[in-house]
Amino acid sequence: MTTIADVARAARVSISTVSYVLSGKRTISPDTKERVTQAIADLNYSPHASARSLASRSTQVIGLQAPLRAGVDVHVVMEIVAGIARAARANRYNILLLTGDDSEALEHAARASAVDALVVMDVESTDPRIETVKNLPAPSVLIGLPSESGDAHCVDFDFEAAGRLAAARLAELGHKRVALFGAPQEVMERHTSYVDRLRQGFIGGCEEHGLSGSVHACPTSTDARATVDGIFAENPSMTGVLFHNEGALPHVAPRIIAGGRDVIAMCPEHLARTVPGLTDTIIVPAEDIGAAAARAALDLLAGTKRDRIELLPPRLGSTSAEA
Amino acid sequence: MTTIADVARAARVSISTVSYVLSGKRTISPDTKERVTQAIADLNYSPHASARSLASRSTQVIGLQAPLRAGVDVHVVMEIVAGIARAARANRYNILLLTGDDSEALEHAARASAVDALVVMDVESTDPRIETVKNLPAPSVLIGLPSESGDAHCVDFDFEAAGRLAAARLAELGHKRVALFGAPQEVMERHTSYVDRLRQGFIGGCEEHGLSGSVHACPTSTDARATVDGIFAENPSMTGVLFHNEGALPHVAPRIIAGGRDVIAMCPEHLARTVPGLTDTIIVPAEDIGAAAARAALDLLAGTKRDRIELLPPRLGSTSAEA
DNA sequence: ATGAAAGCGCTAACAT
DNA sequence: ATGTTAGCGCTTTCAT
Repeated sequence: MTTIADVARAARVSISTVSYVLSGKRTISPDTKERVTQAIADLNYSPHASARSLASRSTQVIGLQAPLRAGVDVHVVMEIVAGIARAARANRYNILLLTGDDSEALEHAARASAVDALVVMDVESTDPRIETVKNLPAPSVLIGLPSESGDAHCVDFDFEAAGRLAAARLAELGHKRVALFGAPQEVMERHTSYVDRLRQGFIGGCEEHGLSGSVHACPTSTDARATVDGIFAENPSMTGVLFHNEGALPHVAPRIIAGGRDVIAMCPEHLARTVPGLTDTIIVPAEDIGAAAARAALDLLAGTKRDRIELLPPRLGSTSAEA
Repeated sequence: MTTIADVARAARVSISTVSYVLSGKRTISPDTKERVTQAIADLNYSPHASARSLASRSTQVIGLQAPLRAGVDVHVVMEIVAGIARAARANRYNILLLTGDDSEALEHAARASAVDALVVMDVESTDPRIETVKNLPAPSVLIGLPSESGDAHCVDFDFEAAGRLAAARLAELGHKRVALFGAPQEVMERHTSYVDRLRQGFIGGCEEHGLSGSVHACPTSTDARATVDGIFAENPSMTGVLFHNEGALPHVAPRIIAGGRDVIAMCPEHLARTVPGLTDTIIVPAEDIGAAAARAALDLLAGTKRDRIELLPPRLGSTSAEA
């Protein structure tokens, strides 16, 4: 193992000079700097991460608690993680993937000074982890919008605005009776924050534009078809739909479209591209959410002042299925 | 911050005693152990990860390079990561997600002693990272089977056996003319290792069982339908299919099934469940692959002797779409 | 069964 | 502009 002492010896300078060349926290004569840089290259030296973080009290690591379980939209999770990774790397941070989805894992990482900050994904309306991170020595950012966020820092997609946007668009298209086809029953009943916010935005938007709107749970599996057929049978005047269920979308949307109805799909971009005939798409900017969360964490570390809650706005995409 | 010295003081023992209580590397009198344990609990003490790894020369961290880009099957990636995470946690390891998909990221992590071992996902047939990890101070495990694996340790799904298994099953079902519908053209042309191995196994299996078999690229998007229709139009006697393309499966498989043909799908379990009528399923045991890779890494760290290449066998699942 | 103390490889005062 | 050195919080050898 090459250490800073080896580099110092090779460059005939003191250890601290090498350290300062590395950190740039001191002005170094061009000549010295050159010798040190050369020695570092010659010896293929990398500072020992643990030694550095022990001395500097900073790990250059962000702890990430991601839901690796089923039931969440893996595409969205992956994109968010990718966004965090991208922002982290741009700032020379690495990501410690916490293997454990509970408060304990967060506590341990923070208490052990294994991370400088924490990013917690998939935060539910009322989540015990909100209380946990509040009392931790490391700053943290939640992805999701709990009902009682307290003074926690949160980043999320603006589901309410998305619901409102969809309603406005359906009104613009001339519909009178519209519906939101959303998560499976069990998710609806959990009152996951985003489910409720989307519904509120949608219903609010309908009222605003004089639409009659309703909300329906939608199973992910194949019997989604029967469910949807049933709903339309009971409500023949329902002509426009906001669809928010990635599992069911490819199975059900073509059917609704074939029935001559307008479908606005809220889903990741790649999925929208595989379903032809969608009237519009509301893209969830998953990667941006991740990047925003990482930046929030870095802001907290830097002491930059910022809003506690950052909601990323929805945007309406064109319906560009390739076929 | 609570340190080991605080604990030692509270328990009225020496620092080393606390350390030994924690590590269990020394026999401690019940009385002392009790006092130390109590003090640790009272003070809510967690050892400082960096300090520990600096002194012990071990980080308890596995570096993971995962493909966060598009084009790979995110479900599979996530499941593999989950498998690694599970095995890692079971052994008190954490995972450092390397933000960077190149050799440099691997080098840096290893050289900086930020990780004890590396797991590299999505390794292609000929991958520069194979050479990179060979010369690193940390042991590494590749997920994938490069054509020249050298003395690298590899874990992967046994795609060849899977192809063979599918052919055997199609023969058993009485088919004479069968096909493998696989990755999109561009992936086929890259000769990604698994694509070739699957093809070889399938063709080999066909020969073995006297089947006439062919291999076809399959676009992921909606024009998969046209492609597939074209193939069947040209080969009306083709009655059985091994389908290996998660993106196209939900769009195309129902159509093939409706045409009265047998479809064996090779895909993650959750996807198989959304497509009714599949004759059989070959489940890619993604989570097991991750777990196996993690265990391989831990074995290397422990010096346990093991095979360089571990291929996980395919298994035929029943066709249990819920509908 | 326990303690004392010498590192581990760095950073950041405190020198000059 | 550079060097010296006291830590950072642990593990582990060497004592007793």
